[in-house]
Amino acid sequence: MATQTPVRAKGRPRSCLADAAIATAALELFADEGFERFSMEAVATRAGVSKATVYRRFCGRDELLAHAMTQLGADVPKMPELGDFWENLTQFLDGIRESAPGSLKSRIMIRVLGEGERHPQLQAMVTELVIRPRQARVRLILNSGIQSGRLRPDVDIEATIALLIGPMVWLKMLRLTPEAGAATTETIVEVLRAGLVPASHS
Amino acid sequence: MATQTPVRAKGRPRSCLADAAIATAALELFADEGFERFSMEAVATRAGVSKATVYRRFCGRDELLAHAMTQLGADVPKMPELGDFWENLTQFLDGIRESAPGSLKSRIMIRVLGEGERHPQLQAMVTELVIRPRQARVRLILNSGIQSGRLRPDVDIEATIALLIGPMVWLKMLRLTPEAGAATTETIVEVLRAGLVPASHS
DNA sequence: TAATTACGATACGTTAGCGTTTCGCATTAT
DNA sequence: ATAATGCGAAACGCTAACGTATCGTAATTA
Repeated sequence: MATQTPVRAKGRPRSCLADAAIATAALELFADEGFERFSMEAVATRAGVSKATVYRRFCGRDELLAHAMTQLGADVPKMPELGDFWENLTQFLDGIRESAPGSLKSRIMIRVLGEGERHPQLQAMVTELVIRPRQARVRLILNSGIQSGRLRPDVDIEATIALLIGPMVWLKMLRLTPEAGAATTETIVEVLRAGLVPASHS
Repeated sequence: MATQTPVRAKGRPRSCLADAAIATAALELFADEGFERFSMEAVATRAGVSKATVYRRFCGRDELLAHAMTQLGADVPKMPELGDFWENLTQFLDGIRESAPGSLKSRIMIRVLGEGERHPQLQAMVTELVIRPRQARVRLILNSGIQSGRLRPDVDIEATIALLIGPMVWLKMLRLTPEAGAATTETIVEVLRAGLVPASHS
C-alpha cells in the first residue's frame, strides 16, 4: 500500500457536507412528504444541492432511499441496567415512545407501514433495522426480570412484548387528540404490573 | 307536497350502481394506492365508469375522499353483553384486530395516520368515525367490568384502554414477520388480567 | 313525441415532475 | 501548468395526470 488512503481520486473530492445534507434531507423528506413525493429532485432541492450532485452519488430513488434508511438503526434506546427493574422498563419504553410524538423516526415508521404492502423490501429493511432490535431489547429486559424474580416466570413473553410496545405505538399515533394520549408510561406499566383483577380475587 | 318524492328530476336518473361502484372503488383505491395516487381519474377507472360520471357527483378529489370516508364508521364491533366479562373483552378486541391483518379498514387507517400531519381534517374525520367509537366502547366495557366487580375499581381507565387497543394495533402491523405476531388475543388478555408480578409478591 | 338528464368514450390543452445533459467555474493531484 | 473530477445552474424532452368539453346513445318525465 503506497498511501494512507489506498485509492485517492485525482480530481476534486466530493463534498462531505453535500453527503450529509443529502442524507438528512432524504430522511426528512420521506417523513414529511411520503413515498410518492420522494424523488431525486425533491431531495436535491431540500438538501440545497443540485440534482447532478445527487445523481453522482445515487443511481436512482430506490438506491437513495435505501441508503437513507440504513441511518435509522443507529440509536437503539440503551439498556440502563442499573436501578429497579420496573424503573428500567419504564425508562426504556419512554425511549421507544420518544421525544415529540411526531419524531422523525416515528413518522418514517408510519410511512413505511402504510406503504409496506406495495414495497415489501423497504418494509423488511426497516423491520430489521428498527423494530427487531427493540423487540430483542425488550426480550432481554423481560428475561432479566424473570431471573431476578421481579417477573412471573410463566408469563407469555410474546404477549408481554405486545403489551409493552403496542401501547407506546398507539399513544404515539394518538397525537390526534391531545387529551386522549394523556396516559403516562408510568401508569401503563403500573396497570400492567399489578394486573386488572381486584386484589380480593388474587 | 305534491308527490311522494318531493323533487323528482326530469331526465334520466343517476345510476345507483355507479354510485356504489364509485364509493367502493374510492375506498379500495385509497387503501391500495394511498393518498397521492388517489385521483378522480383513477377512481373512475377502477369503478369502471367514465370520468364524467364521477365529476357529475363530486367536484374534486377532496369531496370524493371525504364522502368515501363517511362509509367507514358503519360497523362498530357490537357489544356482546352476554357471557363472561373477560370473554366479552377478548371477543371485542378480536373484532378490533379484525379479519385479515390487511383488511380494508386497517389499511385505510394506516394511510390516514401516515398522511395525518399533512391533511389534519382527513385525520380528524377518521378519528371521529373510527377511533372514537371504539374507544368509547372499550370504556363502556371496562366500566361494566368495574360495576360487576371483575375489574379493580381503582384502575387507570385511560392507561387500560391503551393497554387493550395498543397491542391489537401493534399486532396488526406485525404482518411483517408472520411468526412475530403469533401472540393471541387470549394470551394478551390473560397476561394483562393477572399482571406481571409473581403471585408470591401480591 | 319532445324535452331533459345520465352515460361511456374520447380528445383537448395545461401542468408538474421526472431523469438526463450541458455548461462554466472550483478544487485537487500530478 | 495540466488534467481530472465535483459543483451549481439551467435547459432538454418525456410522461402522466389533471380538469374540461364534446359526442352519440340510453333512460326517464311531461
